Amino acid sequence: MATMHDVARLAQVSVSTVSYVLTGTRPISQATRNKVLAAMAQLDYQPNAMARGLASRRSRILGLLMPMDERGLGATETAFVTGAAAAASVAGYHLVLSPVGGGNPDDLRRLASQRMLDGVVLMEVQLADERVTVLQEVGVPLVLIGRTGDTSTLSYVDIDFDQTVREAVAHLVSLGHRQIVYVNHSAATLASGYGPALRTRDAFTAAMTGHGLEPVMIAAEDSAAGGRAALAAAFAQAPKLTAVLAMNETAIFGILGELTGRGLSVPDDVSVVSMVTSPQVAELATPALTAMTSPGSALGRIAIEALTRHLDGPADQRHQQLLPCTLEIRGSTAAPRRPALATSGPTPNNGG
Amino acid sequence: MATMHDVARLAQVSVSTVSYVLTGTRPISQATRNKVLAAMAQLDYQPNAMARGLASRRSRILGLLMPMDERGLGATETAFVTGAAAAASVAGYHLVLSPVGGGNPDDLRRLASQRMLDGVVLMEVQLADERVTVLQEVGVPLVLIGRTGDTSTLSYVDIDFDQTVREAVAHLVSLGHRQIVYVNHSAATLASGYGPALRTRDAFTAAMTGHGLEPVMIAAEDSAAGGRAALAAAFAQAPKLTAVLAMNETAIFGILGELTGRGLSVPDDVSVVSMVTSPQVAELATPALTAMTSPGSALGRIAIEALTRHLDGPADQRHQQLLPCTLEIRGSTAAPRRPALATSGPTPNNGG
DNA sequence: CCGCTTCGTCGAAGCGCTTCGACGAAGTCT
DNA sequence: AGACTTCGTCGAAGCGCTTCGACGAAGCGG
Repeated sequence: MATMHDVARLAQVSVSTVSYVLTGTRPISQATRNKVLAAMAQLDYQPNAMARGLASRRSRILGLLMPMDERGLGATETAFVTGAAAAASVAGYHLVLSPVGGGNPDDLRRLASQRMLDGVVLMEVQLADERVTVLQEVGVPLVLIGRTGDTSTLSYVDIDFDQTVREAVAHLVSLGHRQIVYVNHSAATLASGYGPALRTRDAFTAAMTGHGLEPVMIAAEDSAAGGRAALAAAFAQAPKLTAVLAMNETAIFGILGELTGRGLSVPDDVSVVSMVTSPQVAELATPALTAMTSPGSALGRIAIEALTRHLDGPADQRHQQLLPCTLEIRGSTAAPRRPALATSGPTPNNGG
Repeated sequence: MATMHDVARLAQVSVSTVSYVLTGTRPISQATRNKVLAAMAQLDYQPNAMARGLASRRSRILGLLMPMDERGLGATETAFVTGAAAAASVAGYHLVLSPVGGGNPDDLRRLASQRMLDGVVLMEVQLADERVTVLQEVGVPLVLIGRTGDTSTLSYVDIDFDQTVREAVAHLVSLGHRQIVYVNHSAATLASGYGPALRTRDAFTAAMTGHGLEPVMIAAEDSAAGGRAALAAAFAQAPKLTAVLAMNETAIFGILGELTGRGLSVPDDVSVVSMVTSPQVAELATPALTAMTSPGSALGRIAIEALTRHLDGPADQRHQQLLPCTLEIRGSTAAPRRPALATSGPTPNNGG
């Protein structure tokens, strides 16, 4: 392993000159620069990351803290990660993912106070999130994906659930649906303060009320069985429902299964829209699901950009931004068989 | 941020003594140790990871290099990651995931030569994998998940595809199936030298031949449409097939959809077994899929243990180990409607 | 042509830690 | 009892880099 010293000797300059060539923090003549670069190439020199980090007090490593549970990561999350990694690379940082279990905030505190990470992006933030507190105490620059309850002081990037739900509902209403049921995450998830579940619940109520319709929400366990149960509950509460809106990638397969089991066809008898869903998952179902696709890659990019701007720039302003999901019409939505008393809306169509 | 110096001064000992308390590399009297520990607690001292790393020339960070593509990570992969992270933590290491795109081996070389990672676990290894070469050149201790073509010199942990396929085939044969089709990954994947696809192909041929049956394999694109096409191809090649074995978590949903589309019921008309599949995905389908569940968490743990043993122990022996998937019978397998001429086998049953 | 800034380079002082050699005190053989 | 180890501690020398202050050499306005 060649060191900077070796490069300096070979190029017949001082170590500091080599350092300036590497970092560009002071002007270096073109001739000297070339000599140094040649020496580096000849020795196959790679700077030692830890020495740089120690001396400069910045590791140029960003951490992405993601809870890894048994559910796996959807395409949305991986798009997020790749978007973030690409943005970090552009800004001259490395991105590493740390699979912190939700379990142990002490682990997190230790990791963060060891000064190995210049900044942190926190995924799957709860409305009241202990991890946020820990990280703030330690003083690590922080960007959240999702929001805590009190959004005032922190930087975050999140999905615009309000607009996403509004758009999904508008799509169904414009097709002629009037009895729309929203299948949310489980009651336990809601109770634990999971922001997306809470915010979509409120947005759904608002959107339906805005159309003069009655909002019906069902909480479903995150499993196929949960989806089946939820559909049964939905029919119990709204026997004449013609459309299901769901934000539960797992339960939705149970919903589809149960629909088929009841002899109902999608989309002719019941339309289905899946929210915050990746195209890959949407294509898994037959028919492919009309879905609100999450802006995964953009979320990741923007989060990292906000973080690096904070780290490199002098002003430590915060960045708060919402991005809506986009409607992608596939085969699971159509006009209801017997359109309810049409109040408004364009011609129903078969959404290709 | 308190430093070791501060701790030493407060405890009225030398810095080296504090270091020995921290690392346990030399004996320290109980009295001194207590003084030091008290000082650390009082100052809320956390050692600086980069200083330790620079001085000791070991970062105590292990990298898990995982390709992140648009397909997302299944529960198998996340189980792998959590198993690995837990094992690393036990051994006193941090595990970070690096989302290296398959794209750029130079990025990888840079990352690895910066001495930030004490060792590396490489996922999704190809039979001829450029990344392996790069990492070996750089001299980073390495454990593979999967195997290269030449398995002689490297440490690896992999699924025992041979036994897994044998067991899956045995299950179907014992139910009375004789016409079994194997749906593999795509032809392109096979051509690219993806080990699991190649090995299961050979294992399937061997297993079927061993039972005196004819092996039929179909390559399917990793998509629902690919699955549908594969099923059509399967029926073209083996019109009387009664069972499908698949190793393609995405295509399998297309297979199921197409089966339903043809008016065939699972498991009464056709049995389906999904290989290297997590319980979560298996439960998504209706009926839930009989599957060969991959030993994700154990794979991760064993890989990390092999790596840390190599790093901490003196002998640098290599570790090569295969783990089979375990059969979990759910609702997608049963005796065929008209069992073929029974050659052997226990009583067909309905697999709970 | 003198004082002044800017350019390009050097040497040295750390960054916060580990680790080596040394050394007095104590224990252990024989 | 003398010769060795072992124990418990210290001081100092780095690990490989960044960064600060310094300084000769140009460039330049007056």
